[in-house]
Amino acid sequence: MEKLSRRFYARDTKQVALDLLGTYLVRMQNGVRRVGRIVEVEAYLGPHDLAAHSARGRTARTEVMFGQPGHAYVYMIYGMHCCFNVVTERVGHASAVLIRALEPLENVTANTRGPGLLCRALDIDRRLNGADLLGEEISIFADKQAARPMIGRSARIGVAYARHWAARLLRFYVRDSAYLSRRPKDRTE
DNA sequence: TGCACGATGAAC
DNA sequence: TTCATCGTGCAC
Repeated sequence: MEKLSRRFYARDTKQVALDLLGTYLVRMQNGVRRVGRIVEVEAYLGPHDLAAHSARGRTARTEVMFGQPGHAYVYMIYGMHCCFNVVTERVGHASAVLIRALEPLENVTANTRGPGLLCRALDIDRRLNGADLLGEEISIFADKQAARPMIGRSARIGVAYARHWAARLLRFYVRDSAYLSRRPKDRTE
């Protein structure tokens, strides 16, 4: 197991999203380690992507998206749930990958099928906004020996307002996982 | 300062 | 299908 490097995150967002499938999200808190395998993600490509928060420009909320890759972008949605993203590409590019579902592996008992639920299960909230994923509190590890998962793709969830960007197949998931946050009719190509 | 609206989840 | 519930961004 190897912690993902800055270089891993500083690449094409779609590629980072695909490569994150099957990796391990590790949350350290009070000496307790919680681990989940990432099985579902969405790519948000930058300010030109009308579904991305950065499409509204640089604001207090999206500041982290415009910063260095390999950092956590955590925001609150619908006034009650947090969503966890990893910042990708170069500084100023403002792209990120939303982590949508995990397979619970270690010290995780709550439901992790959905972006809000996985944050609750791993106690991820806005205190972690801006946290460095190369640090201790929250990080992601890859097992280089592991087989590449079979990947499915679909349109992203809840972005109908984003005009032609809503149809882009930028949601990726491990096809045979039992821990996906269902919803749209999945296409597999 | 006010207001419309979500990268959701759970209940009905 | 509906609703709970509030931070954000933008209009005024």
